[in-house]
Amino acid sequence: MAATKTAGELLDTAQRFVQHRGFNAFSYKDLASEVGIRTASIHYHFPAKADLGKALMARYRVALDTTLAKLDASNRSPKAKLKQFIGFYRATQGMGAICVCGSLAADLETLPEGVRDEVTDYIKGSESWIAKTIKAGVDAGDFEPDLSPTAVAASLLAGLQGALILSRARDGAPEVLNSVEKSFFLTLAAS
Amino acid sequence: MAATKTAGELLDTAQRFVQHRGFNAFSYKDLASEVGIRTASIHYHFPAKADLGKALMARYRVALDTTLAKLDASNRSPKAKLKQFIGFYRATQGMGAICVCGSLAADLETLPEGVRDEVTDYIKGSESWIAKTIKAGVDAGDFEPDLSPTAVAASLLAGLQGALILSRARDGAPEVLNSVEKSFFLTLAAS
DNA sequence: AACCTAGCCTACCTGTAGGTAGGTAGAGCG
DNA sequence: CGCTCTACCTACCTACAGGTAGGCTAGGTT
Repeated sequence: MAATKTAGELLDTAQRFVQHRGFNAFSYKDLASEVGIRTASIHYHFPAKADLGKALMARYRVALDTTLAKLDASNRSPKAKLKQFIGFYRATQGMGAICVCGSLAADLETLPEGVRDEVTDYIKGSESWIAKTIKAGVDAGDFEPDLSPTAVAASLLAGLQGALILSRARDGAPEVLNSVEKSFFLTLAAS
Repeated sequence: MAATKTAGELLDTAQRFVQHRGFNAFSYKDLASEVGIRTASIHYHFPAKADLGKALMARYRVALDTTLAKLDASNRSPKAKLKQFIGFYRATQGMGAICVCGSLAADLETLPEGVRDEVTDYIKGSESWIAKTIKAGVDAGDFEPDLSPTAVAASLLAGLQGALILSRARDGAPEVLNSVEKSFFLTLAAS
C-alpha cells in the first residue's frame, strides 16, 4: 500500500491528526515536524493535500475491507462478529480519537472532491457489512429484530460514530459506547 | 441575547457555517462578506474568534433550554415530547446541516478553552432532559425499557448526532435518522 | 456648541496556509 | 564511469488567517 516508508509514516500521522483534530485543522507543517522532513518534501509523496486525503481514506477503506474479510473468515457467530466490530470502535475511543470516516463526514462540505466519495463508500461498506451480518444472525435464528437489518445497521453505525464524538467531549468515558452496544443488541432481540 | 442586530446576524451566520463546515473551516472574511461588513468590524463585536465561539455555543445552549422548557410546559406525553425532540434534528437534517454541538464536538481538540465546556454542558443538558423524559414515561407506564433511562438517553443522542453526520455523506437521505428513531422507541418497548 | 459613545471603516501587522522551482546526495544500473 | 531515479532539501511565492491601531461619522447628552 504505502509505496515507501515515509509515505506510510505520513499517512499514519495524518490519520492520527484527522482522528483528533479534523482534516482542516492540521497542516503540512504539522505533518513535517512530526515525521521529521520538510513541508516541501511532503509534496513529493502527496502533491496536494487532496491527494493525501484521498490516499488516507482509500487506505482506511481497504483496511476495513481486510478486517471485515478476516472477521468473516473466522468461524464466529454473527453476534460475536458484531461484538468484535463494535470492539474496533471501542479501541478508537480508548485513544481519545474518533473514526476517520466520522471526522471527515463532519467536515464533508469542505473536503476536496475525491475524498467525499471515499467517505460515502466507507459508510456504505460498513452499513452493508453490518446488515449482512445481522441477516446471517436472523437466518441462524439468533436474532429476531422488529426492524429491517438495513435499518438496524444504519442505526448502529450512527450510534457508534456519534458515541465516539460525544464521549470525547464528556471526559472520554466509555459509557456512551456501551449504551449504544447494549441498545443495539436489545433491538436485535433474542440472544 | 444578541446585543445588537449585527452581532445577531454574525452569530446566525457563524452558526450556519459551523453546521455546514465546522469551526475551523470558516474565517472572519467569510463572515464579513456574508453579513456585509469588514473583517475588522467583527472584532468590535467579538474581539477574538474564541469569543464568537463561546457566544455562539452559549446562545445555542440557551435556545435548547428554552425549547425544552417550552416542550415541558406543553401537556404532551413523554413519547410525544421525545418525538418532537427528534423532530428538531430532522429539521436540521432537512437543511443539510449537522448539529452545532456535534460539529464542535468533532473539532473538540482544536477549540478554544471556553468553548469546550459549553459543548460538554450542551451534551449533558440534552442527555439529562432525554433521560428525565424517559423516566417520566416509565412512571406513567408508557415505557418499559430493559436499560436505564440514562443509558437509553446516551444512546439516542449518539444516534441522532451520528445520523446527521452520516446522512449528509449519503446524499442527505433521511432514512438513517428514521432508523435511529424507530430503534429508539423499540428500545423503550411498550407503546 | 462641545462632548461622548456605538459602530463601522481603512490600513496594516505577523504568522501560516498550501504550493512551486530548482537543486543535490546517494543508490542502482548499464 | 556516467546516467538516472528517488527522496529529500533550500528558498521562495501568493493568499489568507486572526488581530491591532487609529480614524471617521451619526445620534444622543449636557
